[in-house]
Amino acid sequence: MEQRKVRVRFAPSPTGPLHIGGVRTALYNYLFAKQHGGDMILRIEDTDSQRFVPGAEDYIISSLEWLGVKFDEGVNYGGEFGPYRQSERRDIYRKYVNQLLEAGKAYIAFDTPEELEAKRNEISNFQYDAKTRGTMRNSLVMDKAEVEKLIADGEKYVVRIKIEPNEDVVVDDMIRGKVTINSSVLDDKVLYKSADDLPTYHLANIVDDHLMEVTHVIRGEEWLPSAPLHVLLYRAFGWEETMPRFAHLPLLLKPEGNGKLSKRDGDRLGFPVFPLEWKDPKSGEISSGYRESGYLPEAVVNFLALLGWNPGTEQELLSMEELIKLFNIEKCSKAGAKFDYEKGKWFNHKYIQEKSDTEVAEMFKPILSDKGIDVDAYDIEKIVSLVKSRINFAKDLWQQTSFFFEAPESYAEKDIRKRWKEGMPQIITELVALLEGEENYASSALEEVVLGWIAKNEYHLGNTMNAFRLAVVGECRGPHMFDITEIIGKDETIARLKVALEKIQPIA
RNA sequence: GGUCCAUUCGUCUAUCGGUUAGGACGCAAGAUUUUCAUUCUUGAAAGAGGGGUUCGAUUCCCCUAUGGACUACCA
Repeated sequence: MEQRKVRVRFAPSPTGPLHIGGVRTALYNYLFAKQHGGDMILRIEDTDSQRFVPGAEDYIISSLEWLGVKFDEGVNYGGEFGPYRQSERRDIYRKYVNQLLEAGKAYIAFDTPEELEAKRNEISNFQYDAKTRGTMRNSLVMDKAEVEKLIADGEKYVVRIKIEPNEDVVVDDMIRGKVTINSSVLDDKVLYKSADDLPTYHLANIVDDHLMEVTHVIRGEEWLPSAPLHVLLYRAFGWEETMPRFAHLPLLLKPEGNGKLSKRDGDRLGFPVFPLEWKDPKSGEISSGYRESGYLPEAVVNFLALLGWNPGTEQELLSMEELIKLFNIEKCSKAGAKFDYEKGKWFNHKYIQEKSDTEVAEMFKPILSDKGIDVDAYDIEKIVSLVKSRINFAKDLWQQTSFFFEAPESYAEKDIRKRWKEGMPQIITELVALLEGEENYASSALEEVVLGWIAKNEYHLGNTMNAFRLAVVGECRGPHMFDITEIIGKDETIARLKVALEKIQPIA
């Protein structure tokens, strides 16, 4: 068989915001396509008119753009194989449904949902298949005229695939190897429903992948059980020669306990499961997103890429370019991966460190403005540079820097107990006098003066400096003390010391 | 219930029959630091159980257990 150009597709249905597991599927498709110089297609599978959610399609597109997962063609991106929205491909599907019907590979069934439901109640483990279809209302048991009359009368029907029993169907999966399933356990799945003149996922999927010349189907493990049906469908159409290769990805699991990661877990455990914030158009309910929570897209990509795959080396920090180069679909793990949010935070920490002070300052400015702080009155870059190493997210910045902008309102009891002992107010009073006499508040200059004063008087360095810090910051934490005083300046430093002298009562 | 898939430290994982079973997150301790972080060092921490195959199994096979997915006129 000649070597075809690699073409993969990401095919979500617009039934809500894109789940983080879906994001990973899209990412793996992208990595695979790019490393083979192939195309990445966005196809919208909106064959379920009942579950369509307005805005979901745009959400999916913006999410993946934010993350840097790029499409070469598809909805919103153009291309030669459109339309890329399945609801716009009705004519195409009808044609192929008829082809199957004419070839005797499928049949028409009139059973109503109620009749089916009754059958399921009556017979445990009821399955619509070779054994039972003779007892149902379909074109296999009715004569042609009757079928035609019912259709002409507008009776709703579906088209089902006619699965031949007792045949071992083999799916050759790139991750799992050969998976064999006997066709007898498969049921005659509905391929098309006349009620909305739309195919179901199975039919649309195969027709589109074939027509769009998709070479590799990379999707979640939840599709593995229906993969044999898909193989059978390729055969029924006579397309087996160009059937895509399959790869079923392990699922993303709940961080604690068991089961598939769901929207609820995010709410419950306090982390996002969606890339972007999402507001449900019906309920108005808001679900948090990685972007709004302060994640950098490259951190999310890196984190997700390593959930179910790794390069086999000890390198964990990988750019998109490196991922494209190193990714190997056959080395994906087979078992589901529990979602470790803590490690996600660490990735973000790492990527924040790689950002320049200017970039981090830009992330911080809106937060400061929201608090009514005039960002132009401060050297935000300088402040950011002092605390960058201790944050995971831009939003942590305020907690780390508030004392640059506002005097402390209270003092940490633990630090008072440890550092504001008897005699300390007297020393701080002397410090105030010393500082009032100084004009040069440049960090190293003032440091020399104060340290010299401490040495000369033989004061305890740690205790004195920490009392100083307690008075200025409100607790014993933060960057280099004299970097702080340089930024807040002489007047503010002295004012804070005086307030502290009044307010702090030594704890016995 | 049925079918399929899976199972290495708490978590993500490396190992393609022979290793002191490696790394990372998290955790703990220590060093550095005037504080908090960062950084560095160290430590605790794993092959689900049982049978085989083999000179030798985490690795191959079988059984059991456990977990997961699927079982719609949803994707």
